[in-house]
Amino acid sequence: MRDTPQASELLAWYDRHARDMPWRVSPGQRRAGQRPDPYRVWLSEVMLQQTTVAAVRGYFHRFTLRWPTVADLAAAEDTQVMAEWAGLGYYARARNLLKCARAVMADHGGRFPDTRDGLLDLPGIGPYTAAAISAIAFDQPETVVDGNVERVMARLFDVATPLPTAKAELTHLAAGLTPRDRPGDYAQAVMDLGATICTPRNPACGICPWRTPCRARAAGTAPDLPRKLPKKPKPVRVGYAYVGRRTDGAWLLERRPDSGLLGGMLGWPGSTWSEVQPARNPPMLADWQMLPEEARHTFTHFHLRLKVLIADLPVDADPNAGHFVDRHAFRPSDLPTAMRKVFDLARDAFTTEGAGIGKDTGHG
DNA sequence: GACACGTGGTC
DNA sequence: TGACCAAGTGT
Repeated sequence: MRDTPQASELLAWYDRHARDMPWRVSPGQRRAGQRPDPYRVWLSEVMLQQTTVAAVRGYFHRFTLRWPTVADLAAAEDTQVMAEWAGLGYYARARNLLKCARAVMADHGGRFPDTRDGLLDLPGIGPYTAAAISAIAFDQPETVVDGNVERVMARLFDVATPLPTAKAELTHLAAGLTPRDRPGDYAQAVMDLGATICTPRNPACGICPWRTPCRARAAGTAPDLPRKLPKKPKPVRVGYAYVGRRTDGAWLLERRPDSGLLGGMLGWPGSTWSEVQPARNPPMLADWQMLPEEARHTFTHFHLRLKVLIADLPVDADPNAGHFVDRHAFRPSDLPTAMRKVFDLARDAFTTEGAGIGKDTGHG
């Protein structure tokens, strides 16, 4: 099949407007025969899942500085990788990242498969990421379909069917445009178009390289596409979090189970989080003081309000939950954001207490 | 197909 | 302040 005029038009636009990203090889560099490092393409694609480019940049820089190759990453300690991922969210990605790196070393001789099907077998690599790595790193004519591509196709072909029902149709339409020439650049071009021109709100149709063929623009429906099924409301869950500080400055932390919310991450001991107030369950007997302010955080599917309790603990403390982390070994940046918010409140309280301010002395 | 799974930016 | 949104995958 011949490549479409739309594909050529978009590639011409990409040659002029490709965004600069540390994992990317520019169109000019590609012409000079340069290919991106599959390890960096894979790492960036996993980090970019449901995440913005701005949020990923710093993490990508730190990961590649610390683990320059897939062999380095495969040899890393789990806790080190989880700590480096802290704050980026969707922590199953980090756990699968390690599994994938180790599978590449153990089963593929340290090289990433270059086909979509080969990549699909690896942990954390689904239909989107398999197509993206295959296209971008190996220039295979695979069709990438992410949220950007769905939006661009829904508008280009004026598809009124709501997502996720429309997914199969949009994938088919996208496949019909994927060129045999420069599929890697093309994949990035459609996503760049969606990220910079064909945006969810206020699309810049006037400067779009596809403004002429775009049916939604002609129909005036572009800003309303793609349609989406209404979302469920988020319930509020509540719970307790206990921030204990030993006299020598060590903090009482706990490693969360590998599965489930914030799986594998460091956190504060505490209650379960539920829609009804759970029972208090301090990790040890102590003079726990509840802070006046709650830690608030919103996850994908619920709002969380945590009551924070703090206490000074003796040097011979023997808690029934968690373990002490030396004050020099503890970095708040190793915590997922919800837990870091708890720490921020507790740290302020410990500080004002030390200064003799705000402490409930029981005399007053 | 439905749901669990994070976070920070934007309006 | 709150709802929506972003380069999805696993179960």
